[in-house]
Amino acid sequence: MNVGEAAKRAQLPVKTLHYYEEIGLIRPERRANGYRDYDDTALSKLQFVQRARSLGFSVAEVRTLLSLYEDRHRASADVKALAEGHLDEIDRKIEELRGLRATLSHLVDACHGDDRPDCPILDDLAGQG
Amino acid sequence: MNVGEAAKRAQLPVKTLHYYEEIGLIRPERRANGYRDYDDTALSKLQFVQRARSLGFSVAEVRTLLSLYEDRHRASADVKALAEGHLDEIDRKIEELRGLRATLSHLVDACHGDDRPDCPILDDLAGQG
DNA sequence: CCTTGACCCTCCCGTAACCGGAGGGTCCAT
DNA sequence: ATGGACCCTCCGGTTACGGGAGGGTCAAGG
Repeated sequence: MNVGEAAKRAQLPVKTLHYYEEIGLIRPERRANGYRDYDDTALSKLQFVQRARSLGFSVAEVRTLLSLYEDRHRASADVKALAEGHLDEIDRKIEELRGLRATLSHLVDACHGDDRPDCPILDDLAGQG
Repeated sequence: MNVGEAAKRAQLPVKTLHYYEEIGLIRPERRANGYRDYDDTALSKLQFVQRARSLGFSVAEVRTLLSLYEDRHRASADVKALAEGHLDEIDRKIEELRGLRATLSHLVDACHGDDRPDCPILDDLAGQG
């Protein structure tokens, strides 16, 4: 199938399929006219990649996941380790955001937010706090 | 003071000060020998920027915050609105990460993680789930 | 006076994961 | 034959810098 159809079925932009081909992640066949031709295998991989990306795995991680997927003899422990690493990363990010949120939320609450000029948010940023 | 000293006091890499100058965020004076020269005002701004960035404001947002900071007549409501917008953004990201975390955590728990090859994580990514 | 090391300078390329657009070819239906 | 919907490649831009080359400057020590 053409790139447009493959993109639709994988729920990805055409540009993204171009990109995945360029970086050697998923290389479709080519027709005589130069058009990309995605077969069922390629489409499955695209969907695999789309799902992994939507779970927040980086393209580099997805590349590893794909190769693990295609290796019938890998241990599930390898996959689990990668997923756990990603989980830790997510936890780290959540914690960081929560910290930011707490600080910022304090400042926002302290700011009366009317037409007067004094503002604890700016005061804090300026180093008063 | 020289860029190295300013960087140290603002807890920012020298490269970052170069960058901030390049994008017109904070422009230091220049000495006769071409060296950047940060005065107290410039240093204060750097520290302001560093704090705002560490709270997760984008450079574009920081630019606005700086101009609000330097405008003695702005309403605190303007600042509060920007900060609240950022807070919403943070909440959105936290929610998204929590969703990812939940899904991924399920998958990781379901994967026995030994040397056998069957793996619910890959099965799910492949569309079995 | 000279050297040495720690600074400083200006380019310029690379990062992640694409998006947008220009300029031009292809295919299918009317 | 023509129009519109596809498709192609190439190039530049995005965020917020980091790394490094190639080369000037400055202050201290010999």
